[in-house]
Amino acid sequence: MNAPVSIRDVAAHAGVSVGTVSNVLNRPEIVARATRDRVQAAIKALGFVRNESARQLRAGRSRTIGLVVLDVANPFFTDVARGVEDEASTSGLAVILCNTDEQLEKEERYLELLEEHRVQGILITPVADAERRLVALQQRGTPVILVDSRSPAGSQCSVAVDDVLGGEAAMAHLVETGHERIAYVGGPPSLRQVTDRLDGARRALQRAGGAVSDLRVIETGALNVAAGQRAGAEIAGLDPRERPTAAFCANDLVALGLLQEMTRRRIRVPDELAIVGYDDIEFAAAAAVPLSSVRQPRQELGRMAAQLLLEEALSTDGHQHRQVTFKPELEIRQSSLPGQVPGR
Amino acid sequence: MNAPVSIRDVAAHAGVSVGTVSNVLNRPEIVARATRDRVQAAIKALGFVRNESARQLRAGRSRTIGLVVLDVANPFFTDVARGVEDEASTSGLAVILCNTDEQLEKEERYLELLEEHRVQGILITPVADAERRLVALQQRGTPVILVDSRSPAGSQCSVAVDDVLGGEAAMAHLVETGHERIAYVGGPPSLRQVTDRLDGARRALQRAGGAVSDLRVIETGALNVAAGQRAGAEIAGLDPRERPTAAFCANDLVALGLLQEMTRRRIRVPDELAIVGYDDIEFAAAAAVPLSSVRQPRQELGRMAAQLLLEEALSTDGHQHRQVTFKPELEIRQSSLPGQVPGR
DNA sequence: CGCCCGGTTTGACACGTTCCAAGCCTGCCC
DNA sequence: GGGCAGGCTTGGAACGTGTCAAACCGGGCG
Repeated sequence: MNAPVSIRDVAAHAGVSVGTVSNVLNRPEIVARATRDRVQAAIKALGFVRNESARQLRAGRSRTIGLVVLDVANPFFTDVARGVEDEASTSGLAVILCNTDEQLEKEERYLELLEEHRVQGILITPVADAERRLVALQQRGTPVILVDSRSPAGSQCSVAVDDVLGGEAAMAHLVETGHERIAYVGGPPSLRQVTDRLDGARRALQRAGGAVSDLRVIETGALNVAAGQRAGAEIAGLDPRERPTAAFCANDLVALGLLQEMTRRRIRVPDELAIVGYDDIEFAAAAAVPLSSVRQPRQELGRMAAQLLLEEALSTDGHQHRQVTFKPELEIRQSSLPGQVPGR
Repeated sequence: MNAPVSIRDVAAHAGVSVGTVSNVLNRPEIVARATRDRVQAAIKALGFVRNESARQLRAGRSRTIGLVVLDVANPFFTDVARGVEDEASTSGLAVILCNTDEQLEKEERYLELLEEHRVQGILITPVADAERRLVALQQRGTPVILVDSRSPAGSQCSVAVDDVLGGEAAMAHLVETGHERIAYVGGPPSLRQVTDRLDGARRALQRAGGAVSDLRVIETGALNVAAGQRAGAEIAGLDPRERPTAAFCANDLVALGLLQEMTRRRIRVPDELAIVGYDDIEFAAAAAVPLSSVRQPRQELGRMAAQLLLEEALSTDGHQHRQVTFKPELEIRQSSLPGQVPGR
């Protein structure tokens, strides 16, 4: 609409050279007081705004980092995003948020886009094993940090919470409170989180001996509320004598969906079905029946990921990849405590 | 780490000119089959990746849009973001997500950053009245669309839901179910959403005649769960004979916090305190006591905002600003239905 | 008077792309 | 054979900034 004003216009207006204006912008201390004031006045008068693209072109890298998550609507990821954004903004970096919806295709599109943007680096929770693509990305010069995930080959930095441990704690709790028919609800199995938590659960069962006859795995297509509701319908449809008496869900959204469906069908929680979720999102404690859940330091996860990225991006010489692992914590609430009066 | 490969390298490798490579990239149909194949092979062999900054520099604008929200952790905004992102990605645009935390200072920093990035446009829910700054931004050439907000002067496009209507519906419902001492819980009053919903509530009271003696306004510092809990403590502290029997909360996070605090203090909802929230986020229905709430078409809001932005960005000649308003809908659930047995 | 010095300022180039006018072929028609 | 059209390709000029060596200037010193 309006003729864009460039550094050259400012220079003309202030009666100095282009280089001087650039200096005022980037190293104001080396330019004489009087000149500096004159240039700054010109900038204000003309409404000059730096052109970030041009800076980037010159610098070779943009002042931006990419964050690729599985589902923006999941509070787990928004909390992580919060942490990332906090950390990034202290360094003057912007965050490009990309939502893959757990679709490989969208993930690929976004990775391409971020690489073209020459972002400082990419924080990603991959949809599936992405080792090859990510390594290629790194070799071409874009640092990659895995979030809530880990590279088996150690070829990236990563920040994660020990999901096996979390799964084990959740399952051990259910076994201890006497359940024998237990279900694990989650999917798709391509997600590391889903399989790790299941592995942890299995480990708890082994450790407990043979008391639990079978762990029924109910696979969901995604980790959201709707998937939880569908799983709920499936469980409710089972013969009550064979129906699991407890369910461990791969995340809280699934657990809340499951809980909602149980409530709708008047199957009592926790008496007829105990539920344990994962993530301990803010809404878990406020659920119809306060939800037991495995808590993760979400915001911390995001901050740490951003820190690792900055560390790697700034290091000129050989950078050592670091794998940071946090410990989860089981928060027991009413949804898995039989015998308690559910009302207030 | 690795020498970046440019279009020039590709040209050399394929034995063609730079211009031809550019054509292969942008208008493949005009270059001869054989040449095209050769160039594409070179691109693959060298691992060439377009440099978006350079494209932008030439084009004058980046292929990015800015989304500035009050709180990423609020599901309302993540749903809006979802809609924006969907729409943007169909046009190959990336979304830069900025979280202001309702702080004017952060908002200013982000607006500056986005302008420097020469984004296609900015979608924003402003912290406070930002008319002046936004108009300046537009005059310098960056389109601005207000989200869940409206410009009194009509100087921007906007997408909003009629909050006065929503507030009126919620309050009318509480009055109809016989409440006489009602509280409005929300803040800060600098947020248009907060005041509009309150205005609507007041209008409902007027329309109902004088049955309701007073509307007690409990001001919160922000619209999140913690603020709701604090408000809950305040309400619980009142003499039960004077205590409101119903609360209309400015959003669901506040309502959930309030509900949580009531549960903790064994004040029964809805019998001793009926609660109505706003936004109808996914978790409202799954709350301890399913929450009555005013539903907004959140994702739709985001999509429409992005569409308006594209419309404005693409229009070369005089663009007419449009103000789109959606209608909210009251969803009545158990939290405001006295006399019903709260259990299952 | 010539020289050098430190503090400022200048000018030109590089970054990687897109765009466009101009050039080069090849084949066809008269 | 000359001319022409049409299909491809080329070369170079931008775009706005950061950087850096070189120029400038006034003053102090020998």
